[in-house]
Amino acid sequence: MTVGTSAARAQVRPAPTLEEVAERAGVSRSTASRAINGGLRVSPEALASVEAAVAALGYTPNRAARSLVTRKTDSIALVIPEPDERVLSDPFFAGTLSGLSAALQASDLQLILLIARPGDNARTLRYLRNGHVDGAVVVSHHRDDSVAVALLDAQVPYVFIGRPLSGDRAIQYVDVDNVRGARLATEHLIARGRRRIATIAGPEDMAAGIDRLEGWRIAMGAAGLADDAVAHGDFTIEGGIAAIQPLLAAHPDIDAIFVASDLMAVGAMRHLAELGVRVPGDIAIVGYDNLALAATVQPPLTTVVNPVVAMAKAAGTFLLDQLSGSSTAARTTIFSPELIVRASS
Amino acid sequence: MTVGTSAARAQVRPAPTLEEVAERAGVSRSTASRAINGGLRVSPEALASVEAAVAALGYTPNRAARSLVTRKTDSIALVIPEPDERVLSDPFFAGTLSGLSAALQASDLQLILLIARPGDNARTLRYLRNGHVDGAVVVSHHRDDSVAVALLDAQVPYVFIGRPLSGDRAIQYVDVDNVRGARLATEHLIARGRRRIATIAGPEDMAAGIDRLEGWRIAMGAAGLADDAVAHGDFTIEGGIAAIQPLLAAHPDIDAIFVASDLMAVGAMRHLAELGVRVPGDIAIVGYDNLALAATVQPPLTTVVNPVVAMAKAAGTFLLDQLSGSSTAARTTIFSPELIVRASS
DNA sequence: GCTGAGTGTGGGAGCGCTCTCACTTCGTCG
DNA sequence: CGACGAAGTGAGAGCGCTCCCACACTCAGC
Repeated sequence: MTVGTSAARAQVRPAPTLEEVAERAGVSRSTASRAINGGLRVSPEALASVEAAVAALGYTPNRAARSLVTRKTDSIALVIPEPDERVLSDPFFAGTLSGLSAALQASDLQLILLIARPGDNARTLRYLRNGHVDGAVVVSHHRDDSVAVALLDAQVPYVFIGRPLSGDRAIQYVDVDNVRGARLATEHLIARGRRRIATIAGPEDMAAGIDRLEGWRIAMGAAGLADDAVAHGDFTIEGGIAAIQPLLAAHPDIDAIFVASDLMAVGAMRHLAELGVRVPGDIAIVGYDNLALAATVQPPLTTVVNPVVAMAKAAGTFLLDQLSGSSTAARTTIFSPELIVRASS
Repeated sequence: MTVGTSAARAQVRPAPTLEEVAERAGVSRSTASRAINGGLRVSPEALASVEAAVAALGYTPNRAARSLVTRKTDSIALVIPEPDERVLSDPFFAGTLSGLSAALQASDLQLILLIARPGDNARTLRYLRNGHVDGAVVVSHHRDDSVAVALLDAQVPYVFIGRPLSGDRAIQYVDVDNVRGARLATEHLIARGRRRIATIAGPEDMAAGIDRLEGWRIAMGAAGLADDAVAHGDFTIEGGIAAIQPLLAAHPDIDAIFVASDLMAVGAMRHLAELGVRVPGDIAIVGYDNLALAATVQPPLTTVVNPVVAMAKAAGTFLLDQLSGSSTAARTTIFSPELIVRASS
């Protein structure tokens, strides 16, 4: 079966140009351009006839030509630190995409997915700094802040989602108060009468990991409780399963665990179920993130809301503000966490 | 040297242009251009000096200018039918992104995320057909094939991931043989001695939903078993919970269920666990997709591999072939499903 | 010697758009 | 009633790049 891919590319009818629109509307290219870009200083009649011509021809401005002169690309990058499927399948990432897309909805900006390649950071940086995008949203993950520095140097508007772990530089970001969220969770366990509260913390090279651990420490310290029962996981179900075992072995007396992510909490609960340990009877569990999963596991998981979608939306809005020039001041938005109490605690 | 890096201008130093590279290399703009684009018909000396100049200046070609003349954008769109967070958080989508990004790794193509807005299909179509992208990968979901038609009309190379439900048009796609996968799963249950096998099928307006149901029907028919125990779900955990209840009510004698997605299977198993029904003792369960989840639930879920990443990678590779002109023939790739037997059956 | 093809090179046109600027035509002052 | 700003318009100059073409050259063949 042969495909009738007609002879050559000559067959492709070229997209209409502004010139054609202008001619059809009976105005000059300049007037047509003005009519299309906001219609300022254009008579109502001219505007109408240009609009009619645009509709009739199905005209869309050629982005390349426009970019060439305006030096804007009408696109922003979402920079992802690694092409790992684990990152991409993270509900966190999905929420980011969703929120960002919502924020960009009204604007005409395109979202370019810039997935950094393992060894090739330079390529990503060069892409960002050479004017290919008008702005960038960076999903902060690990310790490396070279992206931020490059963005600053290149004077490309950007926002990080999640506090970056740099140090000295003033980096603009949107985040949730993870310290406070962890405190809320831990204080809740204390209020429930638990005294021997362990934590399964996140990776030590991620801000969320560090902050949630600190929040737990603060709450434990404030209540005069020991903060020695700590294990680390990688925020996944498997990580939770792996982390809880040494924790139980070293501290057989624990009566509650604050787990720094819902996925790890699910893993931990699964392991406890296998051991016949009752939740919350023997050990109460509080998770973090409030994934859809948290509401459906047995028992339903008490957790802290991580407003990912709202954060991404805020990041997008903030970026939009920067691009339109209405806000150039560095701004950092910190969302408030919220505890959702369910049956696991 | 007349490189006017005057600090008088705004602090933003403009990106170097080809002209500057040429000047520094001591050649003409034409030669510099040739040297950068493959180096054909360029003397080794000229090539070397241009490369040195590029490195020294940190030059990257201006994409807009290049696009304007070549009429290529060096970017492809990943078209997502809906901005729904449910779609984005689907592991299926994450795998798609992952595979696509892997396929595009070597090329210089950018991935543009085109998330269709609920009511605004026209906008998406217009974007696709007006030369903003060189090609498109479309995640097929629902009944609407207007995207495909638009792509065909606009002569934009494209590939669908997942068989589109159009009909007459010859649409190029990559998919897995869902009918066969469902047959494998069902035949496995039959081979295990089950006779009263129900199915929780997917949505009736999605190819995967339809095909997996058909595969179950074929296997049941071939074994002379009744194919009347059917419920539909939306491929989510909640959907599974909702679907299994009427199924159990209407067919209390069922001894196995082929569930058309792992998430629904997990939901169903959760409900069964609450009822005290043993899996696989009382009812055997087979899922579909082989998500990471499937291996970690209790009991581990027998399921059918849905090679999402490989499919997306194939789609990307296919698109790349089309773009490079090395393959213009319509091609459809169907992957083979594979049954993974675990403890749930 | 003169042709011819083959190779490297630079000049110049022009892709489709925006933006500046000069121009006309008003309405509205002094 | 002339002056003058404001509003609407069009001509033209590029943005940075690729590609076509003309122009050296070189080196074969006759």
